[in-house]
Amino acid sequence: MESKVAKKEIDTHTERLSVEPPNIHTDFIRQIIKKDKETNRYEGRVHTRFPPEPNGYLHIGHATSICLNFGIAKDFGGFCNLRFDDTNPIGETIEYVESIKEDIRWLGFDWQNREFYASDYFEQLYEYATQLIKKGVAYVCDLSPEKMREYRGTLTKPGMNSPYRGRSAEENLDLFERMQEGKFPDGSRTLRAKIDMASPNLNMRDPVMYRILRATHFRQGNKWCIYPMYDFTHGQSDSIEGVTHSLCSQEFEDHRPLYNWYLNELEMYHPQQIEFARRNLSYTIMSKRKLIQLVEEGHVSGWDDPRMPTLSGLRKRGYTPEAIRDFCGRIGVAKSDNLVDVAMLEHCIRQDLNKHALRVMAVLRPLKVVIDNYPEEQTEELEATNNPENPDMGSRKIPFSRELYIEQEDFMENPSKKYFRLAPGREVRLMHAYYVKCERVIKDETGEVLQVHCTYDPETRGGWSENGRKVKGTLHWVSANHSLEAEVRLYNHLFLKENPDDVGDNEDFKSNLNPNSLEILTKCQVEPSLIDANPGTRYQFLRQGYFCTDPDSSSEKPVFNRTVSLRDTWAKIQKNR
RNA sequence: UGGGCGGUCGCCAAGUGGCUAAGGCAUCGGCCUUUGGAGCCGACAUUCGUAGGUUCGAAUCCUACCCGCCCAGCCA
Repeated sequence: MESKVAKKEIDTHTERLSVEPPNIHTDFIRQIIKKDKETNRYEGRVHTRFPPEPNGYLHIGHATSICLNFGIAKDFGGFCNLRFDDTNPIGETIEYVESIKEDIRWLGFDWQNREFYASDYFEQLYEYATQLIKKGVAYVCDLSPEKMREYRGTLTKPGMNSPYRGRSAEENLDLFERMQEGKFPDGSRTLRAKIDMASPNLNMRDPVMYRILRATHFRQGNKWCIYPMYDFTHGQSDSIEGVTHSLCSQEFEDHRPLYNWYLNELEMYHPQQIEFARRNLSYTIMSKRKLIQLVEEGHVSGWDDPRMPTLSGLRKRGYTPEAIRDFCGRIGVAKSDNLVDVAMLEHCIRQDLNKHALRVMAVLRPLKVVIDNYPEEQTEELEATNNPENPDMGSRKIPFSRELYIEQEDFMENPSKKYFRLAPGREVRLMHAYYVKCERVIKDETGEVLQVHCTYDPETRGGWSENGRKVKGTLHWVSANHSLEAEVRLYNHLFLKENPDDVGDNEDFKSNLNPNSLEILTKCQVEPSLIDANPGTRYQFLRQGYFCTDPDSSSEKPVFNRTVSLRDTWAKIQKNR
């Protein structure tokens, strides 16, 4: 009896486990946080933050961090702040702030009222700096940038103490105040932490806390002419906001001792910094510096060019937030160097769109087909399912008539046996319509096929044959007199190499740009239902791929972006031959 | 040559001394199909950077070595 009850519990437990999403595996950060929560560290609170610098657009790499930080907050019943790390006014703008907010919201995350700016803490940070001066662990240094570099030493040689290291607290306080008042020229002095010029960690060799910089800050205007450095800002900002786990990328691992040092010297509440590896995606770049270069030099149309790995680019390309979140979950979080195959991302969007995208017919490279035995003036309306994966999406009517367009590559004059499409004497199905058989071909003097003549079998209306006769191929098509001319933009990888930074001497990543990353087709013929396509609407063009309406689209001239092609085993067979 | 971090299948990635080293992507077969799509089924690491050692037992512990990434901004 007892065992029966026990067994039931076990079964229930197993069942519950089995329905958990497969891709919610526990990464090392969640493991740490789980433990912290169990041991009641930080009173069991979990509080993260996403801290972008508003000097560029968010990209797919940032998405990992966003999903991690907001995802952890959600998983552990905590909070995630949005904090702009705006300590360097050069290059930071309100436009970037707006784009970042839009992208995070689009990705599906909400920071509620917790929108913060490091610059809001400038006053407080200044106060912290004076505390450290009074404590004798910070000093004003008059070394020029060049001299400071010399004094810093090298990777293998320790640095030397600055000659200004021994100034009294009073003198430092006075100097720092005058720095703040604008009494000294840009770059003439810095405030430095007095730590250890012989430290093997270069970040600890008396790092700069404040620099003199006369630049207009997008939120503070000209209020300040000194700005705090990242290291002197980030930890304290985390501390002020009550962040528990400060997650950042691995290049900050060397900065952690400094993060800890400031918090300890200031005797402040102390969050924990944890580092993880950035994500690299094949055939693209993530470096903000390089992305901005592509934009400024006109290699792409802007930050939101559909070839860019930016969230705005992916959005314009037709990617869904769901697919991107799925992708971030699948690639996980770890610490090893990586180059994630872009096929993984493409898989995610195909999977999402397969379930949700409307199927429509569009002929990208039209070839005229005339059905000789179909009445000249006749048009009929045929029923087409909107998504066979999802019958709830219903169906629509599509016009059929004597003259049609099919895809050029769906006809071949001398095909191999493996070719299932139209060829002289062969019968195929026109999707949702009829079986048609190719009777003859009209060519121009160069031998190029201009038109194909077929006969149809009236008994196969809808695409079924009464006698159970099978056809190998099913083609998409549009009615020539009803279709709309459209522009379709086909996108390919922006770079030719998996790792665009793999270059020879005297070359940079731009020498790996793919000259064929964008192909524009202007003479496409799409079914009439697409006349009202709103920008951003996603479709599956049957047998071709997933497409979405571009903002440039109008009912005069519909424009579609290819998000990703369908998997194409036929192309693969041909390639392998 | 200093410090930090990493190395598990082509790519990501579980694994935290004990059943046959998860899973996903990719790839390759087969089935099915009104999308050569989707779906379904199957194959895919005798071995965890290398070499030693500890142990009844090692991807997991120890030692040495090799390889990769990051750090010498008054960037973040």
